[in-house]
Amino acid sequence: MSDKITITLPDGSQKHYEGPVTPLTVARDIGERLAKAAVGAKVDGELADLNVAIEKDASLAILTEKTKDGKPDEGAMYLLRHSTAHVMAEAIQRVVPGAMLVYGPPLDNGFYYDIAFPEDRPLREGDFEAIEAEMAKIVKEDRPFTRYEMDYDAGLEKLKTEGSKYKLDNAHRAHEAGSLKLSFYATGEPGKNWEDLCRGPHVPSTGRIGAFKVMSLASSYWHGDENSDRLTRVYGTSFFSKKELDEHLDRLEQAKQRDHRVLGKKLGLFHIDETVGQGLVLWTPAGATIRHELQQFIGTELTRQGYHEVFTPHIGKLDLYRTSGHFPYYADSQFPPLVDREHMHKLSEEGCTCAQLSNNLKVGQIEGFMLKPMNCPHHIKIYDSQPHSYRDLPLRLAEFGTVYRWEQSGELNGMTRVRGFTQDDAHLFCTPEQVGDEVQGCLELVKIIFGALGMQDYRVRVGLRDPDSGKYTGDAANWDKAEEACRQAAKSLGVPFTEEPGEAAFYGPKIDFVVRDVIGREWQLGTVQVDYNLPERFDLTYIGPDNQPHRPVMIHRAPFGSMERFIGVLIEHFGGAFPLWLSPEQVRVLPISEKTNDYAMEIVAALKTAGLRATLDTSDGRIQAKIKNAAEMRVPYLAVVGPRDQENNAVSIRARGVQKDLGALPVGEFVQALVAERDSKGTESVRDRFAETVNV
RNA sequence: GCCGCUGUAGCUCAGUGGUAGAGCGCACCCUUGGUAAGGGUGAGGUCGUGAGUUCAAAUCUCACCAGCGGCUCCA
Repeated sequence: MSDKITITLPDGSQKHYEGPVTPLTVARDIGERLAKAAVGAKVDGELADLNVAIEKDASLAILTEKTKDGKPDEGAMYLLRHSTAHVMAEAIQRVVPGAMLVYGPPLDNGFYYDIAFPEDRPLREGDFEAIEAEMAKIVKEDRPFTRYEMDYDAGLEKLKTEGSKYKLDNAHRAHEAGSLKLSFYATGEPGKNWEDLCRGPHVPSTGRIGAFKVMSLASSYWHGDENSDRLTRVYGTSFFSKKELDEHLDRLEQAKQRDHRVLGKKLGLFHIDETVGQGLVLWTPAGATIRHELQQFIGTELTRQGYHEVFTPHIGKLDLYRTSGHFPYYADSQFPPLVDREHMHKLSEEGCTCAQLSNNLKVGQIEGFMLKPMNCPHHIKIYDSQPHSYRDLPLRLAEFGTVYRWEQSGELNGMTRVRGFTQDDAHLFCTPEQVGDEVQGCLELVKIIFGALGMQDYRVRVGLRDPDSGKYTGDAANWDKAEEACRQAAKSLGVPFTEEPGEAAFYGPKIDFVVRDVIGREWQLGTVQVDYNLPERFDLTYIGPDNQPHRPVMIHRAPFGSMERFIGVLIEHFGGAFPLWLSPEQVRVLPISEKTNDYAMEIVAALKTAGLRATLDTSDGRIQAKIKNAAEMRVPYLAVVGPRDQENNAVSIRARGVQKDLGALPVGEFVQALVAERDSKGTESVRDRFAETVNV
């Protein structure tokens, strides 16, 4: 290795040095202002401290708070958040002596630190103020983040004397990953100030942390293992400036207003009642309207694609699920079985224990029924009720089937995670040769639906089996075939997708459509799953051209996933402002005063005759107030009618999102325009008629 | 299920160990007003449920129920 070092900067220019050099030195050579603004560096694409010694030729980028185009620099934010996590950890250890640090990484919008608190002194939200006060002190002291390294053994000794088994474990892991040395970061002077075992890198000093906030508490598990130690996860966030922090908090507040649980209440779309039960959605008239429209829409598509609609009951015998493999292996995630009267009596009167009952159910000595956790077994029995020729395939059976699953109470969430939900389900029975085309057809359907609703922001996940897990059924050759079919279908979709081992269903690989909610959580919506397993278990056959029985392949698919989750996500997608065809209330007629109430009623009647969902506001308020109320309910169109309109047999129109009167239209034209917009699902728009006034 | 937080009027939220509040909404009255809140009056609450401490509990303690954030899980 030569002593001379060449540093290549992002613009391609090069600087030459006689020996090892730090990014800070290079920054100084470029300009004192850059050196001052620098918060970190990227050396050969890796984040690094400003004062790390670069010992060989490398590319170097000096990171400042913002990139050239004025956006926050991702790398700089990473360093900032990571550094703030250290400051928070120091502050927490001051507030709660004996707190043992575990792990504190940066996140997309902040950071957290997992910490084990003494049993008699858990952290509470009431501690946040004190923590933030301590953090403010540390930031004010502007102490440098100082890195130093120790040999593994010496470092281990040091950690042992400090007594945190978690940090020791971190050290072991670093060692196993190939680190010969352990690095520590002191917030200030090593040996004198607070320090932490840490890979780094960090911003130069605590003073660079412009604004921070301790956000929330959660529990977590050590190594994410629920049988391991429980830790407390403290979330925080930080920015280079107070302004950015305020903007961030403001965004969170805005997102809250879009939350489907907030909008659902405000717009009266659904209700969950604790007397009915956790996770059981009650669809109110407005929400039911949206659901009905969506079901109509998809029903039309299904007919077009050769599906047959079926209906099946909400329960099935335990034996059905023994055959499918869902009972007893998934008993924990299902509602308890329904048992006949005789056995219920035994349970209450003869002192038969629940354990005995449960055991008898398992081994099949008692028969009972189960609320269906999925629709497939029922559909399979429909398939199996007749012999099938290869000429009949594919057979596509569709149903809006309601299923029940015992989700953990802490997992329930509005409409997006519930215990009873309706899948827009279908099962396709086909020959092995047809799998590819059928999967592809299913994906097309999802694409049509997402397209019609303007949902572009989704990702596609191809769920493959985890080679290290035994939870999967079926033979490896079939799995390979099915996985390849999914991969090919996903490719043909023309959108980016990721392959994720371990995400497959227990019976086969799948393709999922995943979207994010307003607070960034991911939800799986549409899904297409290939299944070689259930046809085997139920011994399904079709007669092939060779006049011999053959095993069909099943495809499970639900483009929405479930009506509950999909509409929950849809509420947030539209922020409650649904397109006309989905709006529970499509147009509201607002008389200027009581004098035009009668005329307004005529308008409502005309709208209703055209099949539009129209309402009338005869409340005793001024037109301004009526408009405000309608706007808050996100009504797409308002028809204001006063004496002037009555004279012309017209209505004055106001559209959602437009802050003014669009002008008047003759009643007939208005009705027609609304119908056109509704039936075109928004490709035509009433607003377009006013293009000049609206500046569209 | 786990940790923390929360639970007061239909909704959003104040509140103190000593007889329960506001705004919005609702009802009624006045107002009849042309594009995002006209005025007045009134009704409405076992302060999540159950125990405990206390002369006294909505307030303090415990248990339970439910919601929220995260973790774990998700056929």
